[in-house]
Amino acid sequence: MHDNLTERSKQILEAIIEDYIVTAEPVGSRMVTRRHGLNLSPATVRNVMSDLEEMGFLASPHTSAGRVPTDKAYRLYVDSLLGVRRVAREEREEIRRHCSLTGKDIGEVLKETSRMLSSVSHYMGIVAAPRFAANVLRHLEFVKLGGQRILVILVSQSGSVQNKIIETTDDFSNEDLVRMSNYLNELLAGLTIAQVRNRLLEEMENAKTKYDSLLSKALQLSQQSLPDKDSEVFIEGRSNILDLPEFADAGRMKEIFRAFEEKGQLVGLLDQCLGAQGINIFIGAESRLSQMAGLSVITSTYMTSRNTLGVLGVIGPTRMGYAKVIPIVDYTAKMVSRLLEIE
Amino acid sequence: MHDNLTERSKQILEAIIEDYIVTAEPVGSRMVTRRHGLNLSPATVRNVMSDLEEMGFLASPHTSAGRVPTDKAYRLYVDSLLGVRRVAREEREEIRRHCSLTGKDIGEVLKETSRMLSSVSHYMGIVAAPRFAANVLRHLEFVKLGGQRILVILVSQSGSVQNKIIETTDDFSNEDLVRMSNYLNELLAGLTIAQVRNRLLEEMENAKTKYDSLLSKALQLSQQSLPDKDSEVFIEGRSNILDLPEFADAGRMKEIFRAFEEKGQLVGLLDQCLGAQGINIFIGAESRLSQMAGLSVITSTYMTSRNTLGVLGVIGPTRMGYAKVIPIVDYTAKMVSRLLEIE
DNA sequence: TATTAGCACTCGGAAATGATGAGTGCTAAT
DNA sequence: ATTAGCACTCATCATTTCCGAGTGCTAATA
Repeated sequence: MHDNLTERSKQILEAIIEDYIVTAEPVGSRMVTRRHGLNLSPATVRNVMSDLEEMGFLASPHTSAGRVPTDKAYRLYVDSLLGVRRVAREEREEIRRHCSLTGKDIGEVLKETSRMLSSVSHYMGIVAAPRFAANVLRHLEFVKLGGQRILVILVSQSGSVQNKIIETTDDFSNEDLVRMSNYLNELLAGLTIAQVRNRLLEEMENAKTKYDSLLSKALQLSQQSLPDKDSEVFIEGRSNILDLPEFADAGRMKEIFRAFEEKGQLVGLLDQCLGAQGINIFIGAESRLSQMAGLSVITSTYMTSRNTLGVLGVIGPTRMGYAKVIPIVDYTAKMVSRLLEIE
Repeated sequence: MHDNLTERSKQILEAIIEDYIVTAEPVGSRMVTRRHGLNLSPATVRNVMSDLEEMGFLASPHTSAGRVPTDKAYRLYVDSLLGVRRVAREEREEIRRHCSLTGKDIGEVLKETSRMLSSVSHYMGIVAAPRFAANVLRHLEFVKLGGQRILVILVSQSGSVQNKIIETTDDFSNEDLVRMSNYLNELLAGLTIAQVRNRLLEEMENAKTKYDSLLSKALQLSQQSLPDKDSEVFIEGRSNILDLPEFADAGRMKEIFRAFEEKGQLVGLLDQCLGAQGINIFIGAESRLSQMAGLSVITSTYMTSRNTLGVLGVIGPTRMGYAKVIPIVDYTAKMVSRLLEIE
């Protein structure tokens, strides 16, 4: 099907897409001939456009407006029409500038990254924190809060931290807690959180037979402490999309905001991206989420040499500046990876 | 000035305000007579309304629309017209239902509370986390991350946790770190973070003379670890205000969202509320923030017996259902206080 | 055969027009 | 002090008109 496209029709399609990306208005045959150096008359272009519509690359909002690229057209555009471009110097600098760890916890770094993505792309930045369960446990700590409440602190290899308050029936002394955490740190060293889960179950079997009550309690405690929610998503720069003409009307705006209020929906989408390493692009309806109509997502995974960690990217309208944004996302993912690598 | 208000004009003003709160439309003399059991003709009401406008309680959007309450009117309304009402049973239950600590860290509890506030009030919920600096330090811990990076974990009395990654030039062993944190926990026990700051400076003087290099380094390290950003604000339920007719037009909507994207602005406002314990109400322009035009904030402080901790509340349009929301905020603050008290 | 010029037609959007009705202020009567 | 009556104002909505950008088709052209 694609093969049917002559060189000329590709050029025209590309011109239309790029025009539409900047104007957000349906583009007519006239504009195509004028703004791009094609030596063709509007009439010819019209014929070609008519063919392109037939093939499903263009759509007309109504009889006498220009034409608008479909999702299929954008797909073709990013897949084959779009040349690889480098990140502009200034953008590269802005990205670099935002990449510094010191004095912030991981959460802040990621949020900051999300904000940075939104500011250089002018769309929304999105960063999904490392999946905690897939991470290697580095450290575990109990802090007595008073009453029967204990604060558990879990630190993963990558430096992210999860806290959890658990209530116990027993009254542990500070020394008990230190001994317990020492024991557990020993026991669980080097395992991923997921593995920890299994290991604990095994050990609880053993402990039962050994009648060592403190240890057995320690095991129970730590079992409770395993985090259940383990994905955190930072979406920043929502207000950027408020300026886009396609969301100018209040109704559309509401939908979008409501959609992103519940981040849960997005997590599924991002999980898919985690699987496929590297750049990943969802255009409009391609993601099965109805709320994403009219929106595209460009993501890339960030990781250490050890294992994949998380996903970051940009959400914008389908007519987003792919040529500019793709390199940005790519470069940012690399920077963040490097940032977390040094350890 | 207020004294000039006869009983009747108060009744009429109250009627207008309450009408406007539900309809969001300018209310005319006609409506006032019809919907409320006043035995007066529209003409009479018109005269009264004219007086009220003179006094600054009402404003007319244009010549022949009804009239709209001013900020001053709302102020009078909440101060003296509004009777104290209890929280409805179902609301009380909904609030209770959301109040449970187990298995969540403090941050989650507060975010959840914010969400709950938004859902029972139908406006935006806002919760400011305890000011970390004013909190008593309970526990401090260093975790070695590899390279020269160290993760510092600070736990406050109230159970909130702050993490920070710091880089050092020295290479500490795990034992070093344990010894250092033991020493510091001893030294800083029972101090507020603010006090810790001072104490550290003093000790660094002493340590210098004693030439104990490890301790001196410990002090330096912990000095770096003191959190700088220490206020976190959770705003939930943004999409609730999308339904309000006064924000129906896209322009207004943009403003609001942009305003709340940067939470920094709000922090100042909430700090003021921290000072005055108990319920606090800002109506429209009363808060000096221009972005707050058309918005009111109802807050209350939550606290333990020890000291004030934070602020929570609801942001809505100036024509918000004060009679309903004020008790909700009040009750929630009390519940959260109790929740954190048990320790 | 591929391209182009010409022309009739379509349709959204902006501006102009007019009717409707809720609301006001004023005056005179109660 | 209150009210009925009346002329007047102005936002809102529906209707109309006009304009222009754009299309599809056909016939002429290279």
